[in-house]
Amino acid sequence: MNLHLRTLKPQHETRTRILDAAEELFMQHGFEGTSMRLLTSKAGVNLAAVNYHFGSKDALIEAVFRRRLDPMNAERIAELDRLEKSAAGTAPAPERIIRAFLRASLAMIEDARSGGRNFIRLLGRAYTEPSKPIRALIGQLYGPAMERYKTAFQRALPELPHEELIWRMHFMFGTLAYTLAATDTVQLIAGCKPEDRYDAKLLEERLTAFLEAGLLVPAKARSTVKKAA
Amino acid sequence: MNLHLRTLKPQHETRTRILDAAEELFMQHGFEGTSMRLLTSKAGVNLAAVNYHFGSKDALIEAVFRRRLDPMNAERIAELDRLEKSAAGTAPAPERIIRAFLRASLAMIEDARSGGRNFIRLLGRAYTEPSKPIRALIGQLYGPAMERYKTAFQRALPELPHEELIWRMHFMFGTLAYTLAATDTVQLIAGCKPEDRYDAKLLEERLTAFLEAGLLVPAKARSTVKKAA
DNA sequence: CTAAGATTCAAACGATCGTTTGAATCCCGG
DNA sequence: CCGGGATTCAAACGATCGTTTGAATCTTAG
Repeated sequence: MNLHLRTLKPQHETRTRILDAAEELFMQHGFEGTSMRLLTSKAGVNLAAVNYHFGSKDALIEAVFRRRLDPMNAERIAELDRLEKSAAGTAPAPERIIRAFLRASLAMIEDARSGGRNFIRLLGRAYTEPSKPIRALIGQLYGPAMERYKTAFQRALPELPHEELIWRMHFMFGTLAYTLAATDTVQLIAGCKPEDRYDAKLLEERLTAFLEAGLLVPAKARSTVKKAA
Repeated sequence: MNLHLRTLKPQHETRTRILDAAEELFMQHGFEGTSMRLLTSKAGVNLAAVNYHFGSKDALIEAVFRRRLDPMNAERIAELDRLEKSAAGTAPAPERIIRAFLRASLAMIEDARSGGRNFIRLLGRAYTEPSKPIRALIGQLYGPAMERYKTAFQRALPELPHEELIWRMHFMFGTLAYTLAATDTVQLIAGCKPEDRYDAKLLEERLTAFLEAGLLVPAKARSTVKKAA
C-alpha cells in the first residue's frame, strides 16, 4: 500500500525523469522521431521503464501533455474568473481578456530551467500534428477553457457576429501557437538576427497589441463595397 | 538521349504519381509516419521506385516542397512586382501587399482536385517541423520572397521601427500558416460546427482585415499610459 | 528477519523501417 | 529485327522500432 505520502519523492522519480526527457526529446525530434531507447537512455532509466510506468509510448505522450496542460488551463480559467469578479458585473475589456489568456503561456516560456519552454514549443507543434488521437487529446484538454473565453469575448463584444468571433479567435490562437512554436522562424524574416532571447514581458506587449487590433477591427467594413470577384 | 520533348508524359509519370501520393500521405501521417511501402503502394509503383527516381526518402521530401513552393514564391514575387509597378513610384498600401502575399496560398487552397489543398496544409506543418533539414529547406525556399515583402512593408510603413516590423510579420506569417494548416481546430473554438467548407474569398477578407489591423496598430501606444495590471 | 509487492534490469521478441541488389522488362534508335 | 540504356520488379539486406519476458533487486509491512 502506498496510500501514505511518506517517501514520495523517489516513488515517482522515475516517472518524472521520463516525462522530462520525453518533453525535451519530443520537442527536438517529434513523437515518431524519438525512440524509446534514446528516451530512456537520456532519462537514465531502463528501456522497459516506460512500458512499466505508462503502459505504452502513446500513453506516455498523453501523460506529457496532461501534466502541463491540465494546470495550465485551470490557471487560465482562474485568471478569467478573477478578472470577471474584479469587473463586478460589467464585461472586462477585450485587452484584459487577451492578456489573461496569454499569461499562462508566457509564464511557462519564462521558466527555462524546468522544461516549461520545451513544453510550450512542443504544444505549438501538437496543434498541427498529423496524429488524430493527439489532436483529439489537445482539443479535449483545451475545450473547457476555450468555451469560457469564447463567452467572455462574446460578452465584451456583443456587436460582433458569432461566426466572425470564431474566426478571429482562431486567428488569435494561431498567432500565439505559431509564435511560441516556431522560435527560429523569426530569423527567417529578420534575415539572420536570432533575436537575443525571449523577453516575455515585451513579447506580451507586442502580442497583445497585435491581437487586440485584429480582434477589434470593425466587422464587414467592406460588406457594402463587396467583392467584384 | 531524352533531349527531345516527345513522349514526355509517360516519361515522368512515375515521378508525378509518387509526388502526389507523398503529398497526401505526408499531410495525413507526417514524414516519419509515412512508410515507403504505404507510399509506393498508394502511388501504384514499385517499392524501389522512390530510391530510383529521387535517391532517398529525404530527397523525396525536398522534391515535394520544391515542386509547389518554387512556383508559389515566384508568383508571390511577381504579384508584388506588378503591384509596385502599378503604384508607379509610390509605396503600395499595406492592405494590397498583404493581399498579394495571401493570394498564392489561398489560390492553392481553392484547387482541391489537384493536391494543392493537401500541400498547403502540409506546408503549415513544416514550419514547426522538428527536423532541422526540413526547416532549413523551407527557410531557403521562402527567403527571397520574405526579403522582398519585408522591404515593401518597410517602404509602406517608414515610421514603424524595424524590429517591430519583424515581429509583426512573424505574427502575420504565423496566423496564415496556422489558419491554413489547422483546419479542424476551428471547431475546437466553435464547439462542434465544422464550418461547411473553406470559402477562399471570404477567408481572404477575414484574414486581410485581421492582419492589416495588427500590422498597422500604433507602436508602443501604451508606453506612457502603461499597464495598471 | 522475513516474505511479498514494487521496481529495475538485461535480453530477446516479432514487426517494420529505408535501402540495395540483380535479373526481368520496357522503350526506342539504328 | 536487334541491341542498349532506362525503368520496373520481386526479394532480400541490416538496422531499428515498440513491446514483452522472467529473473534480479529494492522497498516495506508484519
